[in-house]
Amino acid sequence: MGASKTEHFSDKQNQIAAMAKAIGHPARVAIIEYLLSVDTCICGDIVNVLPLAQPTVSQHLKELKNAGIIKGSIEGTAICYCLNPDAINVLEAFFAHITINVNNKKTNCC
Amino acid sequence: MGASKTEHFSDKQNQIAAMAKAIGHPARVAIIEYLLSVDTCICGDIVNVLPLAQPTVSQHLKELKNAGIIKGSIEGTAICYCLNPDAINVLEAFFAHITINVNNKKTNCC
DNA sequence: TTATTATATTGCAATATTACGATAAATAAT
DNA sequence: ATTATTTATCGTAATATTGCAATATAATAA
Repeated sequence: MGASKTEHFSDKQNQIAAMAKAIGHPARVAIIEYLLSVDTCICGDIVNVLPLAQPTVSQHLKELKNAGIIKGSIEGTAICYCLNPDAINVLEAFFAHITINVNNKKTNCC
Repeated sequence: MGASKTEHFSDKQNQIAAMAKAIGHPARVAIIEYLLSVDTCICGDIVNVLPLAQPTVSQHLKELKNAGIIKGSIEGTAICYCLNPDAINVLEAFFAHITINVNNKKTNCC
């Protein structure tokens, strides 16, 4: 097979999974951290920051964009990428919810 | 190529990426939600809950375990899986940190 | 128009993931 | 010891991901 059986799962589960998957690569974690560190969103130099070739970086950016983690707007010749607060908030809420429930559990068998 | 260049990134970035990647599949999100929903950690029936064959579920559990998201302990014939609060807390802290910084940003270009 | 700059796309090779049938391993019950 | 029960592993096919060189596209500058 090889393809995920996404149709058997809820939209919410697929959304969380898609966003988590997008973050599931160290280069993309590094991109997120870089976007967070620069106050302004000049993003052409992401390529210079990462140890990867330009097409590879472009592809990683595309995946983050497809998952909704980042947004991009054309700024002349350059493209300005930045984090999408909505997506981050969804993930933050997901993990906050789990954290609360896990820490409240009395019966922890493991 | 095909293999991630993990050696070029920090341990922290690789750790976050590995955990996010483990959650980056709807079946594994469903497993996490199921583990959260049952008060006791009887886990043999995860197979019955998911629309996947037993070997596939076993493989998904293995990936969650390798990433540190869940823990498992042998309980007679069955194996008791449960969420690992430590891993969840790391992810929660990561996204909380991003959330705070993103929401504080005044210059949002996109 | 002709560069120059910035980013995206294409094509391809190497590798990883997903899924499952068949089978193994390990414990419990008879 | 034999049989069920539960989970893991092996083998394999289909598909996805990663990475980059080469090239294309699009906007600005000269």
